[in-house]
Amino acid sequence: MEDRKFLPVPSIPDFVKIEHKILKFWQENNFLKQLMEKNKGKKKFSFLDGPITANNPMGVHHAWGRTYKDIVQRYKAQKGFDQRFQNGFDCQGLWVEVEVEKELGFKSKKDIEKFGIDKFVEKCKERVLKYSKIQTQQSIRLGQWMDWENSYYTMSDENNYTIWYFLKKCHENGWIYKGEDVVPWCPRCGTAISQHEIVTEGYKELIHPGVYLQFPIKGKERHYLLVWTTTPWTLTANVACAVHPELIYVLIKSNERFYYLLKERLNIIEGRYEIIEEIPGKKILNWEYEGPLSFLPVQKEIKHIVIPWEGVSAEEGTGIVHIAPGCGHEDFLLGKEFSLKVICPIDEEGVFLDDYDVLSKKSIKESEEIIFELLRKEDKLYKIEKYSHRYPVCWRCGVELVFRLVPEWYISMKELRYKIMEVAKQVQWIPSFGLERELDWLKNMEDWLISKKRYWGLALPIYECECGYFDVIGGKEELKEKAVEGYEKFEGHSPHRPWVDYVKIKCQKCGNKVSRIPDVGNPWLDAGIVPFSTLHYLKDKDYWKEWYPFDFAVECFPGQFRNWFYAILAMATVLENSPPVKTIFGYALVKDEKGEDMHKSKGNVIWFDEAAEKMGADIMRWIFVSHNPFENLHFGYKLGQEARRKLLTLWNCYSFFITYARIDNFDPKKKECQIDLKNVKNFLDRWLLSITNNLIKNVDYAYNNYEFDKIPRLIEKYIDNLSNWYIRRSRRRFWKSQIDFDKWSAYNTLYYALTTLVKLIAPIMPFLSEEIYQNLVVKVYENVEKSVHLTDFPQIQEDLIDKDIEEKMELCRKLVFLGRAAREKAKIKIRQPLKKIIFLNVPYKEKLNDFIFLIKDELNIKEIIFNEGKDIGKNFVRVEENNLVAMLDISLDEDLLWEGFLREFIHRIQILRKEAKFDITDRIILGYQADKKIEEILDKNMEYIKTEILAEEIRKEILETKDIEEKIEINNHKILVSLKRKI
RNA sequence: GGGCCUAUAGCUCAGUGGUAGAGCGUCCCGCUGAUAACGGGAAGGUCAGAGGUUCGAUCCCUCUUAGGCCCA
Repeated sequence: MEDRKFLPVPSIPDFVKIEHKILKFWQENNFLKQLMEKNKGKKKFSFLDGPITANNPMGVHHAWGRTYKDIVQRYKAQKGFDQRFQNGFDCQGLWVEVEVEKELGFKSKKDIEKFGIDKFVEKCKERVLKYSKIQTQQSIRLGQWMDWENSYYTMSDENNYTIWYFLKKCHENGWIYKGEDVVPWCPRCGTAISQHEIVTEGYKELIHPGVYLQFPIKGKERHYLLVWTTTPWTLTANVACAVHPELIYVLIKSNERFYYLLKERLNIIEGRYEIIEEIPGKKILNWEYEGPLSFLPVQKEIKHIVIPWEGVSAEEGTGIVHIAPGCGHEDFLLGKEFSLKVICPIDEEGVFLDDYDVLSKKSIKESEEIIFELLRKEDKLYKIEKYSHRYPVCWRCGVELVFRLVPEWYISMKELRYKIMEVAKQVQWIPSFGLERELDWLKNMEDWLISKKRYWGLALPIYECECGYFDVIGGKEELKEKAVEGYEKFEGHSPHRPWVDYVKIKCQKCGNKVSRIPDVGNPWLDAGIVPFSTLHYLKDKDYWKEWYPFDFAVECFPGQFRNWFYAILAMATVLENSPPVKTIFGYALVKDEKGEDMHKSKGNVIWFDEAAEKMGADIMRWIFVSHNPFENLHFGYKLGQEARRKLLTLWNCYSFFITYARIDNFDPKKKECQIDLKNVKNFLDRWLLSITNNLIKNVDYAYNNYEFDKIPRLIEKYIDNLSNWYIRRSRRRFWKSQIDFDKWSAYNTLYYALTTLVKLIAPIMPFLSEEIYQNLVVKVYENVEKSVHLTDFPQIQEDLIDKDIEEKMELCRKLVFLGRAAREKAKIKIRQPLKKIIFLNVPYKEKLNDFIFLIKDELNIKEIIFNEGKDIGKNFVRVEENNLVAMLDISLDEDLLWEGFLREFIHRIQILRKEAKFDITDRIILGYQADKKIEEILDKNMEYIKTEILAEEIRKEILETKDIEEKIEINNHKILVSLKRKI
């Protein structure tokens, strides 16, 4: 018959090794399948996984989010909810393209076209598959349970076609349009960078020339406008200057010339000057001036004028702003307002077009010096300074962005934004300020730029005819129906470039053959559609209805308001006008231990794999969960050490239990060992049962309300109670040799506490809890769930909660605390017994009677007196806190001293046993040599000593064969002792 | 410039309209046959600053300052 005894437990666990063992165990048993099966058909909990970009190995910050995801689903599984456990990968977009370009050593879009779009797109797919595999392995290492085979990929046909359906809906509402706008543009990637994508890392502190220009005012000889710019190349497109109509400008005379500029900006003037007059900005409006680089063909016909703009800043420049509607977003809007000409001097690689004289074919950087020279020749340059400012760069490749006029496709937010706001309000945001942030974004965001002049992404199903008419195709079937050419070449391929572009349709208006526009889609379309595509919205609406709306989603807050959260809200608003998810939970960013960003270049990045192997996944998860999710996490190995120590305490409790349960053959399934917890009498046991059930209640509440960071605090407090009070005070109950009701009571109680605790922490620390559960439960019971993660959440037993006992125990611990402080003050160690201690002002003292033994034991004091007696002289040491007073009688007599001696002696022997590496159950023979007085004392207490040190025999001689020998000295008595293990 | 968040011990952070807390770190002392643990003590705080509400404010309100995130 199989041995069903608990396995022995090492006192120092190797958490990482345990985790690998458990991983293997899980893998061999496919528990997730069993779990899903177990809860199938029950009440549903619908979790929405925000897709991780499958482009690189996972970082520590991903692990943070995935920990929450795993915890929620594990907890809901314990609670019996039916779940899908679907993970998602984000696949399409510029980020993948940029990495593949790096792999292939490409520098520009031309390289890609030369290589072949089809091959390039295949490479992108390959990369995504490669990294989704790696991320899956890493997630498994983290302990995340997901239905990995069933992960969704945003590059799937279903995902793409569902977006087509969405876009068609938008089109039917008249929201899709082609617009011209001046947008941030990456000259390397050759594409617009949408507003959504200029994230924090999208800015760099850069030094540009701060160029001061003097533009001659027409009709006023030697009068100039002083104008400032940091982008000299845009001067080729200057058509106007703007002044703030309400601010005060001055006319000054300097070097026989007259300049206009903002009064507040006079400090930029070189040399001496004299103020001629002050003049409000509005008086300067509509003046005509001679623009820069006037020999350029594009500049020939321009009538340069001064226009008003409230956005003019008094903080920098001259207060007169150079306006080039083809080269700046605000400029473009002003251009529209004042019907200015739009000049767009550069191509998509940031190179000057033909027609720009000497500048043609020059890049923006190359053009700088040439332009300065030309300006000098024209006498329009005042001075050049260096100017340092934050300037947008391409968030993927780091190249400085330019602003460029391009035709792009948009979804109008004119009506939609208000609808989305209404939907956003129906979501529960955690933290609650999430809603305000989202609304703020929605209020301020511009129309959604959905097109990108790239290769790897959603093929925008927009077919624009030369006649100006355009159509949006809503799905594969519709495409097939409308195709007039090339469908057979496309068939069998995913709806990506270049294959989808073989298909041509007929223009509904003029009948011409129409191609798809070459653009691909904004990647947030891909991620935003998943509340629909992953539930087969188009194919199986019943299934979709079963799981929609989702109950919960969790992602990193910064960024996601304008990205994923925004996208899912927008798309759900269009398709269903309903919130896609009931609760959105956000967490902050991961920084290094010093609070600085982790950067490869700084060398302070902690990689997931390294952290997992060094500190262990459970400890990482514990750190993540303990942290307030709304504050940045300063992650590092120091935190790991702290967390490890907390868990070691738990491990020690577990290992204590196992050690003695093995010695006493405690078997929780045997009748003779069992005690109904309701019949437990011992106060320590009843107290532990009570706080255990309170813990169940509080932890359940916290999980249920997504207050994850509260849980580790509750658990840590509990473990401290368990270890430093319950077990410490109960030790002797486990040690004693006789087996009685009290002993079984202790075992049953501690067993209950431990098995409950592992279930409570199982969602957070899946490995450690599994390890302990396997030994505590699976090892002894045959018909139980084979994994802790298949078990139900512990049932609270209200009748085991006893407020009264908890209160009294708390008071009791306070008294012990005071007693210790008194001993400390008197400098008398615990091993020295003392006569009595008096406590004053103790509430409900009579009820404390049952606890006196605890205080006596813990403080090693013979008598405890409540609320009687006075401070009587110097034999007492007094300590008080919060009105509670302790008075410790420190007078010692012969008996007390010898009793203290005995305890010290036993303690020394115990240390020797430990040094000799005896097992705690080993019997020994003790031999010693000492003076007569000692012999007398030891003789008198022979039996007591024997029990304490597990000696079968005590001899008044040094043993001839011995395992250890030492001279010890206590209270000036020298003793030579030797120990021998009995075999 | 606008929105949101944060400010508590050397560090990391809890917390409360009624006498300021934990962990880590430092220094002293002690306990320990479950303990790579633990306990006690000490040092260390104008709870960012200024106003207001209140019998009473670290907490609620306003402003200021600093930091974070987002937007412009």
